[in-house]
Amino acid sequence: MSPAPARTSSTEIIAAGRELLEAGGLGSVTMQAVAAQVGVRAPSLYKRFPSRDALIAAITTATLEDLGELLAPLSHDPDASAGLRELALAYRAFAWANPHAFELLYMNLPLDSRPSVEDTARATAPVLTLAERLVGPERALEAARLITAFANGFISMELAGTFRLGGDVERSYRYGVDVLVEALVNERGAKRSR
Amino acid sequence: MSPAPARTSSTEIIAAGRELLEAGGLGSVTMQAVAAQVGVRAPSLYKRFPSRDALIAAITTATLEDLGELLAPLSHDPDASAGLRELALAYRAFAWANPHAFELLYMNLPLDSRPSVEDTARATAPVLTLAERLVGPERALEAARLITAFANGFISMELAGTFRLGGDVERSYRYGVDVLVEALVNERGAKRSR
DNA sequence: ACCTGAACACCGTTCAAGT
DNA sequence: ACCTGAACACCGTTCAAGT
Repeated sequence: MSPAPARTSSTEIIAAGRELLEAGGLGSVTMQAVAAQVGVRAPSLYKRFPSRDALIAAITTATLEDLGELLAPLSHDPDASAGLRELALAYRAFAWANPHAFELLYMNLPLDSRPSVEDTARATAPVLTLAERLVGPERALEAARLITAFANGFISMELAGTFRLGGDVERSYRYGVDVLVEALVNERGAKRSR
Repeated sequence: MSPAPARTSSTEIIAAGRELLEAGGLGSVTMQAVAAQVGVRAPSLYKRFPSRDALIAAITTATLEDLGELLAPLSHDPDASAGLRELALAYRAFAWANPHAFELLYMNLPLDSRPSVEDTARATAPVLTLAERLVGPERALEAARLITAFANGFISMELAGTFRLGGDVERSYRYGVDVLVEALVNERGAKRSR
């Protein structure tokens, strides 16, 4: 008779999914495991998320929000060059703290599993802000892509275990960031040579 | 009585897997689909590959070999700087020609699905060779990681559809490569400034 | 020596039936 | 209004039985 009260919530489901993700990778985020974690059966999840892909998208968006909150303050550094270096290090630290969630951000997922353009833009705004202060509005987008691509590539290779030739990996990252930021500073205002 | 002759082969199975991979992504490389493609049933595949992961690893290794053959000649360019730029463009072209196979190369796969260290090293040797000629043996590894990380990050973001802020993406790539190579050349021999 | 059907334990997803 | 068991169509994988 009395309509059944909700026994869980979207936020609780997302939180459970994130826990499972970090604990065992994307493959262990099954509808059944998530449901068990929040105390219901798998079919009940479909009341809040139309598909597993939609749940993964929600997890990705939540991760993106955390990342945005972490990076935002760094864009206010009065020294744009130092701010960009700090941001690159904070980005890497975030990835190491949440490796599986980080993978989700740049993974080639089905369209339904991707965060919205707005959410992505909000999280990456600090990079664009600092890039613009460093090289001016005209080159800002290309500069931001340069540094983002390097950081993403480097970190994802690290996480995937691709760097197997030894050496100090952390040092390589700092080296890369330093070279990039210096190169961008030197480009400022100067005519491109080619 | 007469022992049954083989109706397929490892190389045929790998080729079928690569076709399915490019046609529909990793998810469509199922044991059943691969088996159907070569004219047997799924259980027969286990005669040549102990698991699906092992088959994926074989596909990845085959891709890596193709990539190595494509890049190797470029390492002989008398102008190391030009060679490195050409190599970066060839690398991107390869990725666009085989997007799903390319993803496999830097994807965080189960250990059983990863190509061996030797195969990886052979395919990436040209980058290391050119980097060494550009910045000397001491900085070669860091320089190679810098350019590889940028290229991988940029291309994987492209393929994943992350660049949604407009602009000329190909131009951004060339810009990035040029800035990197120039920066590395300027670093040559010069004491690091920090 | 290789191939197969049948079976098993898992998925995501749907839906009628319960409260 | 929410939750559930049962069912369906798929997976990867195993294995006894066929040739």
